[in-house]
Amino acid sequence: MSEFAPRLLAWQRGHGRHDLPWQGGGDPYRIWLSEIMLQQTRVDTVIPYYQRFLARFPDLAGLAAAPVEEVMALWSGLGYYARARNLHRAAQVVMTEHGGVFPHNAATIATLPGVGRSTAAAIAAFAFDERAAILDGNVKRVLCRIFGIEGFPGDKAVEDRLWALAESLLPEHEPGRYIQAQMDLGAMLCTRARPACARCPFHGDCIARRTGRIAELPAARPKKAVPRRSARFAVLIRGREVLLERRPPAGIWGGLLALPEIPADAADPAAWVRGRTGLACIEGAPLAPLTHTFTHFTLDIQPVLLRASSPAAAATADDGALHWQAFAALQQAALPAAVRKILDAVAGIELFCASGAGSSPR
DNA sequence: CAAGCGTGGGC
DNA sequence: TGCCCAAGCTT
Repeated sequence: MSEFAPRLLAWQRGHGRHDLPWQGGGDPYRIWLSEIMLQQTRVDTVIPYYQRFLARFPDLAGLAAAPVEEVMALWSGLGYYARARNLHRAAQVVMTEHGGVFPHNAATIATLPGVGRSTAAAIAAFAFDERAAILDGNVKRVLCRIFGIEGFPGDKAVEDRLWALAESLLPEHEPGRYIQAQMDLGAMLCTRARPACARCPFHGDCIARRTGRIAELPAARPKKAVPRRSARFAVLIRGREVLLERRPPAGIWGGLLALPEIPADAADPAAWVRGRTGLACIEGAPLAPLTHTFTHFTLDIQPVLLRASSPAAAATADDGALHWQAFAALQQAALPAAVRKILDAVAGIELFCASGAGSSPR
């Protein structure tokens, strides 16, 4: 392959993306934020989250000073919540260990929590014109096809080879526009399914296309059985509030506010809630079950509606993790998507009842 | 170093 | 529908 970078750069000038919200500013904070949000996440999904986050935290100092709870709330629904906690921690590291100045080279940037080799390279290239290679899903797919790289790109040996190839292809100039070009090609033309080979600048050279193996490269991830689990979530309502529980920092939905999980061996949800919170309640009408799919398991959820029988009674938390959340403030709460979905449905029912259509509101 | 970590879109 | 995986990192 001759002149890989120049050809890619020429294509990018006329056909690449030039107006994404994080492009053109040169502010390392904004570029960093975008790169973290874009990890394992599509551009279209990120854009509204990015705009909202930036409106609330226009600079790194403000982010570092904010309560982590507010950061988590802005991340609610975006997934991979360790990214939000790491982002917040990294902002504090920049303030305390780098004098509030975002580090200027990829090696130092990569020491920040949540920033690995590829993300650090992207930030350094975009913000500081550092000549550093990236290796994200787009680049892996593009390189595997054009250069006919065999094997699953997640395997260490294959990934090492791809890193070496990515480094060798780096141009001397315009590293930022070059890595943008790689991602644009992967996202716009060299897509996973039905790539637009006819418009690709490497149409004539691409080994996958020349050998009719577009669908076979890159090699698919080895299949693994996805376990199925089930859980009951308590939807305990007291007046216009619902009881939520802060998840532990590690594990699924770490650090988020979720519905308390009723242990599988608890025969009577109301009795279990009373034991857990000291609050008397009665079980309400059945709620619709739902299935939530994670990357590594499938969860069958049965929400259980419970109503506090004495509105004035206070719930006592044995570990400080319990939290009464007003329905009116759910929008600003750090909820995982599945919990938001359940509560949106319940809030709809509550509103319907309170409007006078149902039994007497209180 | 393989497993854990979310969610939604495309087909 | 079920399956794959996306601007990956951490442990």
